Amino acid sequence: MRKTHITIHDIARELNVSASTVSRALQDHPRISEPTREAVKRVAAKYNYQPNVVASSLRKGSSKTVGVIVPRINRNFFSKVIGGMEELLAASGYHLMICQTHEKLGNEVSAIQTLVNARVDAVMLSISMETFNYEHIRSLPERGIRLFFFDRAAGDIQTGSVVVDDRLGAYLSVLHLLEQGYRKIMHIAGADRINIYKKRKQGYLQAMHEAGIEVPSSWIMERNQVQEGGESAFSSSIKIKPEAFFCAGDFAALGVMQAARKAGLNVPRDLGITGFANEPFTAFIEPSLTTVDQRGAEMGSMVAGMFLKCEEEDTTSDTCEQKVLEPELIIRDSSVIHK
Amino acid sequence: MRKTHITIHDIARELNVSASTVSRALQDHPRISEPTREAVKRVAAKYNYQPNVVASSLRKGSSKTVGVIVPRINRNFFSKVIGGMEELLAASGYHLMICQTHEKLGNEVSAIQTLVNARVDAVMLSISMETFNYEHIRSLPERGIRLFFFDRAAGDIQTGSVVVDDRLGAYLSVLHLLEQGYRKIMHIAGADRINIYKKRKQGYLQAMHEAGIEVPSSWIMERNQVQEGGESAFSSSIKIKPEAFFCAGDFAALGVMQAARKAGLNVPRDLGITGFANEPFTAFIEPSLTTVDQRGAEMGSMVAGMFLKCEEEDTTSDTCEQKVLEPELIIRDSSVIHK
DNA sequence: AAACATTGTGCAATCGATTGTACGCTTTTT
DNA sequence: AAAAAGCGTACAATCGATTGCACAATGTTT
Repeated sequence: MRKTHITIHDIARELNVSASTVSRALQDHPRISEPTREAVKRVAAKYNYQPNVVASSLRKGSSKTVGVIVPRINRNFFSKVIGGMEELLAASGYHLMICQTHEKLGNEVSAIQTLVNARVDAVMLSISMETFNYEHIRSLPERGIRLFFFDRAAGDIQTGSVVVDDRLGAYLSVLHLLEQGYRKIMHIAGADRINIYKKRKQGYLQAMHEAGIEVPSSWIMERNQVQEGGESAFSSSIKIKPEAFFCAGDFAALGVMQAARKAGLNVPRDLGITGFANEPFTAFIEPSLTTVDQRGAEMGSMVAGMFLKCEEEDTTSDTCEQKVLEPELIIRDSSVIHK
Repeated sequence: MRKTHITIHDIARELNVSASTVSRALQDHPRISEPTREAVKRVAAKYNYQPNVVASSLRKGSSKTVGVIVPRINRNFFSKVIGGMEELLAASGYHLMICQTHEKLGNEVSAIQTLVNARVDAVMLSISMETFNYEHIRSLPERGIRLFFFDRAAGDIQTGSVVVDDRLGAYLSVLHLLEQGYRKIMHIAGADRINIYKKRKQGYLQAMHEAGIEVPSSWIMERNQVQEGGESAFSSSIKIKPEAFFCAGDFAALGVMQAARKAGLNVPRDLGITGFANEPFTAFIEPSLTTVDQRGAEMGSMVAGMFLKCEEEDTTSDTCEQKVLEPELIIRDSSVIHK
């Protein structure tokens, strides 16, 4: 195994110059003469020379790599965010190293370790649902690695972040249901200790409150945001006879929809449903699902932009802003009563 | 910026030993005495020492990193493959560097360059649809970087690969339609120059042929495998009055389904439909879509396993097998006529 | 014509971890 | 008691690119 890569020394030998001259020539250093520069570039091209970034990272202390940690890459939202980051960063010569936590704290800790070991220039992090201790995260800025949060931030760490206004998204969604004439609107919430779900619940409560509707605690059902969660919530709600459901996630909304149809209800006539996240399937199901888009691609490019600005101005990430994006309500058939 | 990471030299200084002793102690080298080893580990833990893999990669010529190049990570299939790879590789201490081509040859070339620069130990590649020249790919084994294909292989490059038997998947799917009593089965094909689509068409033709059905060329319509492709194919097929569609992709199948329902047809009674890829939405739509699962997670772990075996036995990737996985037909409502 | 500035290149140290070799000390062997 | 073997550690080179500094050769200024 192990055939050899060609190095600046190989080029230097062929041209009878020193390796430093080759290095400078390739960087268009002004003190290298035109003929030398050209000769070096010609030989480099001839052998298809590729600089060893491992070596240059070591020397320069910067790896031109950014680590990204997400719960899972196959969530539409996260892959959109990654796409948005990649677009900007690749254009500036950075690579992405992507790690998944699968919502496990242990994986998050080891992902951070991996990225520290790789001496990434920054870490973009969306914390796992299990993360309530932030020591491993704090170690990043302490080691001079810039840290940015996206979508899910650790509240008490001061650093650049871009999140979506979950409360507003929920508020808009419930407002829309109210405008459609639904009154008895129930909420399938996520775990309350998770910030995003807490915010969505707040938005729901605010909208209901402003509409002058009293929300008994039985209208709020905490469930895993998966299909089964929605189904179970629907069946335990039957005696209350809800008019609509605002679900904290699209999969739970899907579960409600399927259970409701099985129970012979017509969506949206008998039951309005809205979800959250704008998963692709929401556009395809029948009826299509009203949901909230979290603008993943923009989020990704904003975070990337923050990092690039830091890099340019040589500032740390704790001086960066904490941006809040406005989510977009996508109104589809599951919540609109046609006359 | 740039606070300093702690190094083996820092540990060495604190203990008045040499850096080499620290390095060996951390690796449990047998020639280091028990007390020294313990002292070193204690100090390393005290400062939460993290080895600089950049430095050790440079020295060892191996970066413990594997590059993965996929068309796009947000395709369910590819994220499953990546998940499967990650599981095995992470357990053996490897990291993934993920690049997307968005089906563009130019992106593929630069992704390979990036990974070469990063001196990854291997590249796992699923070639883009634009890739018909393989020079950039050949450069990998030439530089001593192991190369593996998954799902989409460049036929004339001899190296380890795992692909799914597309012909068989198509064959099974069409066989199923035939068993359900559909006879006039049309095929919405992908671009013929793409191997996977060609294979799917072959499987279709084989099944039809074996059933003794003559397939006029008008029954095969080449379309982009997106929703609009399916819609357009459906509308241009109306005069032929097809009984079923075997689509080379799930999105095209979705398009057919929506167009058919708009035209007042009942799926599956008036029109049977099957897709390919087992995208998640296929389970949720109404009626649920019969499709072919490509066993992404297994594919990922098989490729990863091949690499790990090479690494262990210190062999090159061109000695590895070319494995073919059997796809699984997932029968759902869109193709089953209930009596 | 002497002093000075400019240009083009090479030398050597550096980044941090790894590893072959050497060396001093202790223990065992003959 | 001398020689051999074993143990524990240090030294120094190495991986490949980068960069401050030195220095020779040439050009410019007074």
